[in-house]
Amino acid sequence: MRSDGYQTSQRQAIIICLSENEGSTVTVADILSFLRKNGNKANRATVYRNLERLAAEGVVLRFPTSDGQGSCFQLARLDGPDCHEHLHLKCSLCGKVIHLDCDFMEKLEHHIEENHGFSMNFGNSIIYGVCSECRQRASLEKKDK
Amino acid sequence: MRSDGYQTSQRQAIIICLSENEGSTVTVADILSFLRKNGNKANRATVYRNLERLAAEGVVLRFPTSDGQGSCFQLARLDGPDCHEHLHLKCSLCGKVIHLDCDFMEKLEHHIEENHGFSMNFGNSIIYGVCSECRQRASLEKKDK
DNA sequence: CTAGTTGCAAAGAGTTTGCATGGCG
DNA sequence: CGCCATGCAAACTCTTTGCAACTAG
Repeated sequence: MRSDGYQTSQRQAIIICLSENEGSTVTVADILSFLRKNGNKANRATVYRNLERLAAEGVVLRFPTSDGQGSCFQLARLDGPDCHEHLHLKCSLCGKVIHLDCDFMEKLEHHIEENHGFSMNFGNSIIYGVCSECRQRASLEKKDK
Repeated sequence: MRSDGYQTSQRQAIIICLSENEGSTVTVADILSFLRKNGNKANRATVYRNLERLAAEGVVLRFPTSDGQGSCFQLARLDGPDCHEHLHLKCSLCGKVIHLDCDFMEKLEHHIEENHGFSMNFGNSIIYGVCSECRQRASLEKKDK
């Protein structure tokens, strides 16, 4: 196993925040407000440094936010399919992340390698869109008007 | 047809810059240095405002940069497959953009709709990775060491 | 003990905004 | 000549960095 460095309270709190948001991504601002709520007032720089380290270790995934002006983070799965080997879809409305870890994924990867000569980097690529729940909700709200 | 607003020299110069880089994406910094080289010293804010307008009109695509800390832009194709209806792959090394506008794309979109209940937003999603040329070059350079 | 980690403050990149001026149509 | 676009400067957001103080192992 790799050495994960010192075990500080700040680092633990950041990982707890990520764990409690497994299904979606969090921003640095999200983490900071979570920490403040829970009594651990880690410094902004500390959060950035830990996230950078965790991302380098492959423990967390780092994606661009949908507006392209910042990053959001998510704990990589520990069990089951490796998050570095499939694409992720994120709903722009509710924030939910869908792991594209089905058989089709292999076909996609293979197709893109063979026909387009391109090897994808899954760890930092994310596709934005809208999930079915939000689409339904959006169309209902439209009707309400 | 939609009204594209006034035809200013700044706007034209920005579009020329985008045209000359059809195969890849450019950042605001790229555009500014292009403009300076070509004698048109448009203001930073003007470039941002024009790009925002062009993106809203669907004339340009806006993607996050690979480090997730800024945006890069590309002219949407005028002929052939609509760029808002397929995915884009971008090589992190050479910057080349590959349009995923083959039959497989429809299968992908259909699969994701049916099996994952998700409708993708192609206009602002991009997958980073490495193209075959750069991969070969990288492995050659490794050998040289 | 001592090397890795944190906090603080300042700096740096990228982007937006308000307002007066300028120029397209 | 009216309205939209531009330039300028300031403000804002997100992120990084240098350095002294702290602390896990």
